Amino acid sequence: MPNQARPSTGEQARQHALARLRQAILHGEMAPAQRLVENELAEQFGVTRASVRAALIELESEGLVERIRNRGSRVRVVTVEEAVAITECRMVLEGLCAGKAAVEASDEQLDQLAALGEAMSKAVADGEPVTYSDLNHELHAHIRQFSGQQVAVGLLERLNGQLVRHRFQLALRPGRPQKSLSEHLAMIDTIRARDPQAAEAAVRAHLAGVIDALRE
Amino acid sequence: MPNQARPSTGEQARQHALARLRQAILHGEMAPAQRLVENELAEQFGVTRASVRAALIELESEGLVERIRNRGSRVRVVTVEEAVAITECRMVLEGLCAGKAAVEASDEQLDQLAALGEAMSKAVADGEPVTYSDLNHELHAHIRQFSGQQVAVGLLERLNGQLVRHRFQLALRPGRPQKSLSEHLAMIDTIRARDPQAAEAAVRAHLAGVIDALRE
DNA sequence: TCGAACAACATTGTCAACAATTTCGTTCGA
DNA sequence: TCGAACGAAATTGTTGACAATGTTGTTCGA
Repeated sequence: MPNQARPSTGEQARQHALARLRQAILHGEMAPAQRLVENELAEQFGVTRASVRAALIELESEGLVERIRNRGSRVRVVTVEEAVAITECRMVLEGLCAGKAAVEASDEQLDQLAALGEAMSKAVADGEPVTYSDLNHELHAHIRQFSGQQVAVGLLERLNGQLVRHRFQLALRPGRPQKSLSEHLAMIDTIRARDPQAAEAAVRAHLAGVIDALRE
Repeated sequence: MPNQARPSTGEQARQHALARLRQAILHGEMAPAQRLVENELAEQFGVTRASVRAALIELESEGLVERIRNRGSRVRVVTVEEAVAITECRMVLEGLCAGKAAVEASDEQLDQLAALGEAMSKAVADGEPVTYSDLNHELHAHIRQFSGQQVAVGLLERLNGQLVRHRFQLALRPGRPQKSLSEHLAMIDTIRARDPQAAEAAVRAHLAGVIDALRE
């Protein structure tokens, strides 16, 4: 792995280490269950061990890293059962957000959702699962954002961080995009119709489908 | 404040500091918005500053303290708006738990809920709001626990930690226990009837009531 | 008297060294 | 040959000191 660290700035070292490490885990550069030795990371990022340590503590409470006393840190592996439990929480929280978004969103924002829906339809028609997966993620992020529910947004972003690895597997499954597309379009339609209850139901139906898919 | 620190164990200092500090905040020993100076806390708890620092970083991501670069830490103050937003999240997450508890709980556990319900009725009849508040808290904790949904439990415990100060105010409001009691009994009944949808609805109705009360 | 530059102070951020703990390989004995 | 005790290496936990940053009180000039 290349030493991409800055020339040892000395300024805001911890934040630098935190950002780099989080990105590395989220982008899958670190293998699951890989050991995270403080000294190695410190050298790799060009900061001191104390900064790495602080970053690891923070990542632990984000659920990305697992720390055991006197034993060290590992990239946390999320089992399928945990992924299901996490998605159940996403289900109700995103349902809350969708309901609020149906009420709170501006007309311009609703147009953005419509545009996203068309882009997703096109991606599926063109058979581009990666593009579709990106748009999918973007759609959910937009709905969260439009809800204005900052607490829920915070919780959801944390939960999503723990699912990076599972999301990949799901997107590439054959036939999956077709099924999920109609669910997504239903979410968009109900929000645009400014119907909170229907929007919540649509989001929950969609994520219930994701849970089924996770279980294979 | 008495120096309740151990005679400087040297072992697991950070965990000690973390526990003491969290307890102090949760028990209201620290005034809202009080400054938390690392040196003072270190001396108070009989640990080094690094341990206090680690504890503060962890408490920050729990939402109990607020940290600003080069400016220090404060006990985080939760505005009424935030308390409402937090309770909205609690509403959907506890709804999820109640639905699962209605399916997963054992018969013995359902009996525990029934017993709690009777105790709560008695506390209201006897006009003991503090006892009632404790039982209230206990009931919610039991339902969470019986759901077996560890992820939701984790999120809820964190959210509840941020509400300590608001909970007090709510419990002592005249007339509040009477209204909330019937809602709680409905929650218990629907779970004992093993009706997930009704249980979820009952919990959400109850917490919607709490939100109304929070808004005064 | 009021405002701005300045300096002293308080506090956090960073660092390198030391102590404690765990892990793993080795040796000794049955 | 197998198992347990032992010891060395690796790694984390802790400590005190130093550097960077923000804050506050003071002085000088208009």
